[in-house]
Amino acid sequence: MSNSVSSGPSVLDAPVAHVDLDAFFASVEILDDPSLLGKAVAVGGGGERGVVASASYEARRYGVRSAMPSVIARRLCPDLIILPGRFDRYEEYSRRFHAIIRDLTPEYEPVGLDEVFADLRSLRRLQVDPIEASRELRQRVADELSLRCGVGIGRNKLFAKLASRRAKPRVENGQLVEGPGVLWVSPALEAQWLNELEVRALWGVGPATAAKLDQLGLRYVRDLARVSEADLVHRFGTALGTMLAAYAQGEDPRGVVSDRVNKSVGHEETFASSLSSRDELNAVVERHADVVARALRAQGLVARTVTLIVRFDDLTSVSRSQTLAFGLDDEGAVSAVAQALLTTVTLAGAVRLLGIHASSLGRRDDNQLQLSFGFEGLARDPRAEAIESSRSSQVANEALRDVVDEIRGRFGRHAVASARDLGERGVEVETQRGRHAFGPESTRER
DNA sequence: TCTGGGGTCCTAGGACCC
DNA sequence: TCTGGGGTCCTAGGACCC
Repeated sequence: MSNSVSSGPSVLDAPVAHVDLDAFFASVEILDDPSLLGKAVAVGGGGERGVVASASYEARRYGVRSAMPSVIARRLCPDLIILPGRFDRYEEYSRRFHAIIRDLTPEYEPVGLDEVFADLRSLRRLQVDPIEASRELRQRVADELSLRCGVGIGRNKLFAKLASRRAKPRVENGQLVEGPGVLWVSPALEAQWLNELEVRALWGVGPATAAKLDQLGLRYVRDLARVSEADLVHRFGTALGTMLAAYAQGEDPRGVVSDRVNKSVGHEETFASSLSSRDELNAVVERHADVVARALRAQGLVARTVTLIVRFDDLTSVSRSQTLAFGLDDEGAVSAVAQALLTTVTLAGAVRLLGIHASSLGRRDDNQLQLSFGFEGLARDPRAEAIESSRSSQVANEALRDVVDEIRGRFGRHAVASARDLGERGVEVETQRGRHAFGPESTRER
């Protein structure tokens, strides 16, 4: 270990921190309902096909883990309380968490709702000790959110992430063991971890890649170091191969990216019991299109690509997608495209999941709803018809949707049952976008 | 033990343009 | 007549993250 300020790496030079909230969803539920305190609590799907998204430490003592099927979790812990999850609430906590991080540095990258990578280089310029700053951060999270978190500090994302995991409490022989809370990966620790770690611990190595590596006799990170980068690239492709080669040397070229923007919006549902009829599936498409379109509008976005995902009982999935020349944020438009895509899927078996995703996102203000031409020759093609149908729906409903969204935003989602109902008597509403009158004969007047 | 729902990124092939 | 190579976009599928 270095004992001179100038002679070696010190925590003052560590450029990356990873901050990870403990048992986030479950902790929020316990905060909102103190009667749950000290009990085995999980958030996730409670049904036959549900999985655990988050588990309290009390539940973890029984072996309950994230991503575990709820059926198994209940078997391990019969008293387990499984809650469905309130994501609006978690997002609220997440925003407050991010606000605290922002006081440390504006250069941070969220990973899901409960984790961030933070770029610490601005601290170095201010001669702030990252360990001290991290302790203060944990204190603020505890004081202001009543939540706990672990902080890992390292030379790059790889080590920062590995360290935050070890900074947190863990279950050992059914007992909860406290972690240090903040952990810096010194050069000595780096060397030790690279020697001891299994490849499965690396970011980007999941079950499939781990199994493939295992077949090659590569179970530990130190084994990877014996293989050439060219060999890894040949076997795992350019992206993964070069990453694995870098990780084996303790290198991680990924930087902290603080300005990520959403690239897709989607909604999917696994059914309690699988569906077989196209009518039922079309009804689900309409419901999902509603959710996706509303999410797009809430963010002021339109999507040029609509993707339909169908998963069958044997867990095989197929997807169909369609990219349009113009963007959509109308439920009727999204639904028309998705239903046309569904007609191209052969229903070989019962369907356990149906999803709709919207991508190729752009700002709504930039959307060009071009005039329709050139599709006449394809009029018998259901997908071409759907494009036309979605375009008219998009155009016709633009103003109407604004009104419905505004009413729902003000008075709740159930204030308006359906956009169609508005047309029966006729209404006139003042919105931020101007005054709109809707009569029984027209869908849009200005 | 049998696998959710929100996402991101990668790969490979084909179409199309220059 | 048979043929290039690079770039971009789209589609389908898969792996991975929390």
